[in-house]
Amino acid sequence: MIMLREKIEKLIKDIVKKDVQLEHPTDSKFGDYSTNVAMKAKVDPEKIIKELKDNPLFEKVVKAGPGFINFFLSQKALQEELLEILEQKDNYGQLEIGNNKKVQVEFISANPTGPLTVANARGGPFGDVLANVLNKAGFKTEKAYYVNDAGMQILALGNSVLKNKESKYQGEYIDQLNQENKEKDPYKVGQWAAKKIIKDLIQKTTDKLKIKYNEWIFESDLYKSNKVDKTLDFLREKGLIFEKDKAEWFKSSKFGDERDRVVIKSDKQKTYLAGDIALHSYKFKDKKFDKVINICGADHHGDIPGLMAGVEAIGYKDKLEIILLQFVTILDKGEKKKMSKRAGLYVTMDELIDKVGSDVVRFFFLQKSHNTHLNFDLALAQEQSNKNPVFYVQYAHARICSILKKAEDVILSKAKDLDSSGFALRMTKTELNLIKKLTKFPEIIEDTANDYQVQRLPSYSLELANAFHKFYEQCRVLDEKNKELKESRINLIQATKIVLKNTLELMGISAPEKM
RNA sequence: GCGCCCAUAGCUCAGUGGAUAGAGCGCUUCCUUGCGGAGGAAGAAGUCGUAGGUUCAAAUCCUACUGGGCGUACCA
Repeated sequence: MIMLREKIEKLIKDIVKKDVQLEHPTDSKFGDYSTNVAMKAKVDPEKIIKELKDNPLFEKVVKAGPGFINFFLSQKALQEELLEILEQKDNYGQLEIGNNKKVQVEFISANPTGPLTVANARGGPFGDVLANVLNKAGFKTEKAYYVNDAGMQILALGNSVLKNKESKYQGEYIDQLNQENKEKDPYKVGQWAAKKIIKDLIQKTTDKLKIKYNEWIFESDLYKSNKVDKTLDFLREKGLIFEKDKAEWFKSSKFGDERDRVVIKSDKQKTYLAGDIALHSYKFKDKKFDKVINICGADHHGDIPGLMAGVEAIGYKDKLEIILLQFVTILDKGEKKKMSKRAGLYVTMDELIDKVGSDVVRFFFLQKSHNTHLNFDLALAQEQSNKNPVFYVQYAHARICSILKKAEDVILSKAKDLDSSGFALRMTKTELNLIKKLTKFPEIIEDTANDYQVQRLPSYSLELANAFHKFYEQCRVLDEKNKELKESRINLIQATKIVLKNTLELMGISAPEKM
């Protein structure tokens, strides 16, 4: 489908012979779309206006301010778009900009050494929704969790479960594992414990968050299948591995890294980076992803140059993108504190979900940009969850369902029998505003697929719900005296329901018919 | 020391080159005899951390500074 914005951009592009970016003016008196392209392309705005002012898409096209052209959409154009929504239903907003390219989004991937906290699970809602949006934009998307069940932290976990001198982690789950454990070798204990933690703690939490991963990739499997050795051999053949101080180094400085990195330590143990390059070889060579997006905590940013160099060395330059999520700080009685498992200062994701529900958690986290340092106050989150904006959005959906239920006796016009004459009535400003919000949906998909600013979705859902609540207040739908008006408005709220539900589904938030 | 991120309303956060800077919560006032009031309308509240610079135009880009977070391993 071609969205409204794209149609207008093309019209202008044909005139100025230059790419055009339309924007929504902050004030509606400046129209529905505006552009400063006339100034940028040094084209007389009058020329553009003259060619477009009679186009049926517009009610008027006017010159304004310092080089702006403002476009006011016609009622007809909006009604045509409304028909599009009613015809396409859940498919509305499905774009093809991804060209079916295979994309993997990897997120959370917290170490299997303990429960997910509100800090390390921050990537859950973010990654899940980003993948959903990319899918809607026409990519073939998969979601993955990489489990680091190899290496030193597994040994530390084993020692913790055994409660020996090398113990590092503690908590009820460690006590529990200690009770169940029968092994003695710390590393084996750690591997066993990691599997248990993934299954009994982490997967339980991601399930509660309604995240469905396509794949859980275990680091230990990369070792078992010799993927790590094969990847290192590949690098060795390319002359990118050298020995120094009894360790083996990857020549990452050749690819823009500030220094080289160890891949095999002097004790012959492989480092995290060795596994990580093998992981990406698996992603690109074996699974043939065209693009991989990793979402990880900001504390990992020091590892990026090494990994990027590795990905380039195995032949997949520029195919990996990394999004860093900034840290979550806990607000405890107004005081900022760093989350710390040792100090017992952390809030588990499970605890939060149990207190406020998955819908609230997802909305709350989605609203924040990935590079915002998030201040989190559990007490406040609980207190405010009853007033959480997510209910405002869900309430709009429930209200529509309620009206539609009451209207069941009305013979609804089938979308396919309609043309825009089905809405030939003169619509009120409130109704037109609602349609304008609806037509913004595909734009949200496109923009978010391009810049990954996922917080656009909750913010859009609020705008849309607000436009509907205003409409509800001012326009009675079930008007018994005016059958045409009633039908027109029923169609309008059906379209609203479609887009609201679509938006909520992308966010992984339920769209209740009753509340 | 060097590198990355951040600083916007009382609080939590959007806005990242355009027109009078927005939302939710909190605060003040009004709207229920009409499809769900978990709603609607109106209002108070901001030197966009500070100082320079670029630009017709800066919260947004550049530089310096201040304050905070993170990183800088043969840990992951």
